[in-house]
Amino acid sequence: MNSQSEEDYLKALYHLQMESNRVTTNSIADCLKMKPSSVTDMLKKLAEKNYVNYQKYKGTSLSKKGKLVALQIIRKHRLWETFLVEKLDFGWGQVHLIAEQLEHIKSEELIEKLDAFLGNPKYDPHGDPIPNEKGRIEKMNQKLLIELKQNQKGIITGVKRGTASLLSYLDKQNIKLGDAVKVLEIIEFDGTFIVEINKRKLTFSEKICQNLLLETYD
Amino acid sequence: MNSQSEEDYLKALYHLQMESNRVTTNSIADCLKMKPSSVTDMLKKLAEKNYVNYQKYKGTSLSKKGKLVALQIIRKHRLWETFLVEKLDFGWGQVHLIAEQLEHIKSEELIEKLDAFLGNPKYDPHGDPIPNEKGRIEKMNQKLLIELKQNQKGIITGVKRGTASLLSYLDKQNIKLGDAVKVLEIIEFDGTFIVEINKRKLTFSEKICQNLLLETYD
DNA sequence: CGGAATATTTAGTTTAGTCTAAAAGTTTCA
DNA sequence: TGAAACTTTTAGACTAAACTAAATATTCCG
Repeated sequence: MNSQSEEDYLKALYHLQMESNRVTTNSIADCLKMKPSSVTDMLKKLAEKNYVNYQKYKGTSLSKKGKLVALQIIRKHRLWETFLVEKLDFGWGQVHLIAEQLEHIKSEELIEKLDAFLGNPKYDPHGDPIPNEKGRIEKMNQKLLIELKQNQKGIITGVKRGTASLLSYLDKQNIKLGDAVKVLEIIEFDGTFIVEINKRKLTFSEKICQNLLLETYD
Repeated sequence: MNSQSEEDYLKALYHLQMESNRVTTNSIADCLKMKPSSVTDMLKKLAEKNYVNYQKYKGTSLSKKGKLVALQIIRKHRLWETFLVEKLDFGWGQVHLIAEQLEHIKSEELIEKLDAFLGNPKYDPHGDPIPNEKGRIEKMNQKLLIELKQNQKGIITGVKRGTASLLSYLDKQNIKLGDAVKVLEIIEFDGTFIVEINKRKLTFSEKICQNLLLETYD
């Protein structure tokens, strides 16, 4: 069993690895708001446990084992965020700190049941994909609504970062993640989209279309 | 903000105080599976923070402040247990360890939203009352079904400790906590009860009646 | 190239929460 | 009442995970 602190390091490593190919001690320290010397200590410990490949002064990368643990934490984080937004009616911006706590709860069964309760969502409310139990992230085919053409279809998966208010707007319109969307018509003059969702005809401004994420299958 | 460990001590203190009027260092150590010397250390710290009244060799009691914190932990514990059983379909026996982790999550808003999501339950699945935000426990009028007379009514609040299988039986019958029960008839010969729940007529054996908890208002 | 700036590690300290062993206090009962 | 048994506290040690300050490696650039 890993400590909360170890889990935080592995998760940070995963995210940093996505962004740049060399992950430095300093970048980890920044990300976790710790001093580089503390990071060095922990990296040695994680290397000892075979979670990371660590070479003095050269940088660090996750081992296969470490990556799997990181993805499982991320899975938990994103499922809990989905729960908070979808079921408890939290706003997009409020859930991160709470999910950072919930992601460390230890129980395989809990997370599988939560997943089922939420209907096995593939994306969290920010549109980030939710890894499966084995750490696999389904390759996503995610687009902004504005990229779709007339008659194309998609499933709402989230909104772009920083657009919390769009989520609450959708909520007010009774539109949820997972709802199917079909583009009926695009008004050339102002870029307005006329779409069908749940058999209802709705009008979305260009700005909305620039921020609404869909999964498409073409 | 209190540490997880402090919260565990306060909660243990509360439960022990319910059972006997002098709470000793050893009883706390037993309850938390720690050594008495560790308990002494923590009691000094909690006394320093005015959570407990501690007198060397004489025993310990919760202060008003400490009791409030303890009740808030218990509130969280019981709400999470209710969530796990009612929404995630866990069995009665599986939820305690998970709730012990969840009870330490820090967020007032989370717990208020969870409470609302669960429909502001008054009792957890074991029939234990759930304190409100201010730590008040509503005085309960709880009885076993077998204690009721013909035509009396009650609301299902839980089952007696150690009868996990009854909960799953109820579940299979589509009977939930909060459902209203009316005693239609009691068969003298074998103690069977005929009751009405959700407009359905059902037959409960004597054994079921001995283990089913109801809130009554008479 | 070589020194300055930057990055990283080492060494030693701190804190919270546990432990063991020993000392001190309290209770019991012959 | 007083010695044995039990309870509780004290004293000192340990661990995980942080820190600071100093030492060492690496990188950058004139």
